[in-house]
Amino acid sequence: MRFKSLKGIHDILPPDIHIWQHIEGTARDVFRSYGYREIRLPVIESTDLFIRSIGETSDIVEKEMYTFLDKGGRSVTLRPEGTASFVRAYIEHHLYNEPPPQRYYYMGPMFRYERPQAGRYRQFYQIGAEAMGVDDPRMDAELISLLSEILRTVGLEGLRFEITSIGCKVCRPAFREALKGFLSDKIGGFCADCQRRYDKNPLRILDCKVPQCIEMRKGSPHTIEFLCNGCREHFERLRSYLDLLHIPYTVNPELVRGLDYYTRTAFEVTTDLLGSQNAVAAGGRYDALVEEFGGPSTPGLGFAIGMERIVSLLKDGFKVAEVPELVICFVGDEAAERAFLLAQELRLKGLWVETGYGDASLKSQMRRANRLGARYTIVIGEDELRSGSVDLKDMGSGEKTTVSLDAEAIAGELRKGR
RNA sequence: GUGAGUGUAGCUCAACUGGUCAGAGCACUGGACUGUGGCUCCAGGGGUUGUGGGUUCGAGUCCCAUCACUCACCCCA
Repeated sequence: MRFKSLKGIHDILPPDIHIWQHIEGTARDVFRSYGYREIRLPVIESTDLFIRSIGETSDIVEKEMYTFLDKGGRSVTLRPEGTASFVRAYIEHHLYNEPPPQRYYYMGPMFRYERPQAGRYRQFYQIGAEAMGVDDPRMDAELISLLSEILRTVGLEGLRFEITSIGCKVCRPAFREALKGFLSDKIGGFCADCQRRYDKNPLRILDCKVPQCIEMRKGSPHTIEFLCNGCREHFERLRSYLDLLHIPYTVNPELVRGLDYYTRTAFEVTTDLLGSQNAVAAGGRYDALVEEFGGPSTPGLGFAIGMERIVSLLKDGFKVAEVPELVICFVGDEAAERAFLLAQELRLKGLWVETGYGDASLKSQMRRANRLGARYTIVIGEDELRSGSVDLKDMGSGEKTTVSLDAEAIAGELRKGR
């Protein structure tokens, strides 16, 4: 084998592709009822865009970006997530001039240069949604219900919704100081990573999975205890709306997001059926990002669903093998030509029809039809050419029905049998 | 970036402590059944055992390197 796909980058083939199409199709349907429209964004952007939005000290920017120089010497990056591109486009095309909320969705590949493992790839796919222009927590609740509805319709159950509020520019500094104060005298007992996080991004210590760190941080302050009045009210109203919509959730005050642009609402959907990569979707609010990017001060929020993670959850018990309606077998050159033409005529009527191309024996043609799972077969030979009729064989029951050797008649009979 | 495991036909796997060990099943092709699939039986094609070195009379089997894949950590979708 001469060439292989790159590490962590995979082909998606049948039968898996049917699951992907199922997910994408149902997501589109649900998006439609919530008023979301599709937007297609480039997979490559200026590197600065991601640095500015995701955060210079985030892991994504520090070590996971596919960044290179183009022929003009510009630093460009394969998108590691969708929101940055979306906000760029939102401002670039003045989408804020549409009546709010402006709601968009997208689906496509993201790229992160990480060591691959179960549920984690270098090219992975997300379905993302963004809702702009409304800061009312009803929007947050609506977005979360949209997410919940997509996951439910797609066929997933037993997922956990965890939410929290991480505050805003007003309340976060106070929390940060309180947290550092709490940790200051015991930070030496934490893992090396946490000691590093203490200065860089102390909030991340709350997310550490090392048992000793989990133990030592017990009793630490939480963001939700430090929310300013505005943020607290926002969070409380969000919770009441989620209750109103009957969306079950738990408040996880230790939830931390990996991207710096989030404010207030942050949420994550997890499962324990997936091993260590347990997040299937996540999102939150980013009320400052548009303005930071030079647009008018505009609140926004969104989520992203990890496609391959829900594909693998759906994999068991998902069988939608598509099979041909009819396989046309033939014996002899004249019959071969008739079969070739008949296949064409039936395909123009929208049927999936297969026929043979070489001079395989009838037996092997039939074997192939069986292998393909064809619903029906016909055999064209000298007799059929002479009589102008064929036996339509039901491959399930073995029963034969005589019909005239004519596309119209055969199509009619096939449709009847469905 | 760190750590561990695995690499034998298209797929799933055999081959005791190094000595006909290069095999089986599935799949594929053909036949038994001159023009009708699924079951059974028979036959056939297909591998320089990831790659490169080394030890040995002799290496899928041991050693080193390298590459790939997998899993975990980190982090995330």
